[in-house]
Amino acid sequence: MPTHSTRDIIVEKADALFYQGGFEATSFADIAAAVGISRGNFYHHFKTKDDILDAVIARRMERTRAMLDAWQDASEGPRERIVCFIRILITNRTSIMAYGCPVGTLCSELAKLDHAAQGRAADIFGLFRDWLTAQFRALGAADRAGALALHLLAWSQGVAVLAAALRDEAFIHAEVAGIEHWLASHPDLSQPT
Amino acid sequence: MPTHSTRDIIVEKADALFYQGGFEATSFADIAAAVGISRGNFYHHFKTKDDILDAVIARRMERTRAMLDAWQDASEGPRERIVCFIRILITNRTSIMAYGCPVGTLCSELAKLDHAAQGRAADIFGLFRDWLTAQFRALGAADRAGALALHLLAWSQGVAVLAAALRDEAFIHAEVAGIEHWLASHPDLSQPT
DNA sequence: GACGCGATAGGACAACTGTCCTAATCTCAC
DNA sequence: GTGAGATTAGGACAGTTGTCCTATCGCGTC
Repeated sequence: MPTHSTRDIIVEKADALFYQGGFEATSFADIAAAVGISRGNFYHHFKTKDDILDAVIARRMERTRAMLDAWQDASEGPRERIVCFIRILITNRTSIMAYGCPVGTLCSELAKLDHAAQGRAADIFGLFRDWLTAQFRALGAADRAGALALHLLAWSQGVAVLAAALRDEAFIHAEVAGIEHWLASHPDLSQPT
Repeated sequence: MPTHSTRDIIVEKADALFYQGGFEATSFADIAAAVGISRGNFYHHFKTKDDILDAVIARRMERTRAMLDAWQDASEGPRERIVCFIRILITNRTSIMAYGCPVGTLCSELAKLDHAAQGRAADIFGLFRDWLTAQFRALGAADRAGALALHLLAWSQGVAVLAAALRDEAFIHAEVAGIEHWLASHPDLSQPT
């Protein structure tokens, strides 16, 4: 029972390198060095670099789904669940200040490259949007739930972009406090049951 | 009296290509083809690719400053000036949906490349932040002006990231309406003089 | 022990990268 | 018209890229 196959390790390392260095700037050689295998050996696991990207996106999809499911089970109410989402800005603040949001920066890069996988990358945003929409709906937002979900998603993305550009940790904390205040005092939302 | 020197044209074309395709993915050959000069001729105008990037950032700085000055002169009050800033999301919505925000995406890419120019790129955000801070201070925000400026900047960045990822024009219009409503009804701000 | 097959290493390959050199051309003052 | 200096084209250069081939290795099955 292997804990991790070579293929899994490649995807794991590629995921981190794509995040920290970007997809285009990360070469086969970089990934091979990180995994500890020879460059030519890649062809046995992935035919093209785009195949690795697809696997990385699929991995991120899975992990995002798992994270959302965990929040769904661990928190009592929708408001607490949304706070879980907001708090990833705090939890991951160090890497966010260094590399931005993994989803947002990947989508931005793939858009510029006009890459075929940009739709699949954007689907990760779709997971968050749908999950947040369900939470806002549970809070009584009704037909405004989708717009509120997108708004919160955009807010967190903006915080990530600016925190990375300005390397400002205090700004992250201030904005997270602002988001939580907005969530607690939003007039459109009834109190949780 | 040459309207544009060859150097200026290089910087202008490089600016557009860096925006649309990213800095790393844009090669000397791409810029040369866009300008219509030979590849080897670059060395006479710019010693390295980083020099072109520096010139592009300087150009964006200049143009940003000029844009902010124009808003400063054209609008009567600080509230109207802030609306000018918000409206660039509408004006540039087509390119934003295709390539994101020029400043945000460049900063994100340079951060991943660990590029020496990332601080200079972030200084463009500094121009917006300082200008917006002055406007909020004129609105009576006092010591909260800086935080409000950063918040508005982050908000617009988030809208740009998500609009590009989801290719959603209606989302841009909805969020811009939300920003304008926030600006008009923010409790911390007194009415304009 | 012999076989088969997946996994691996090493390298070939053309294309492209940023950089740099050199020779030719252009422009304009004298 | 001549010479000087700026501008240009073309290509050399070593290094890297993604891709692909082939020979070898490791290991479980007969």
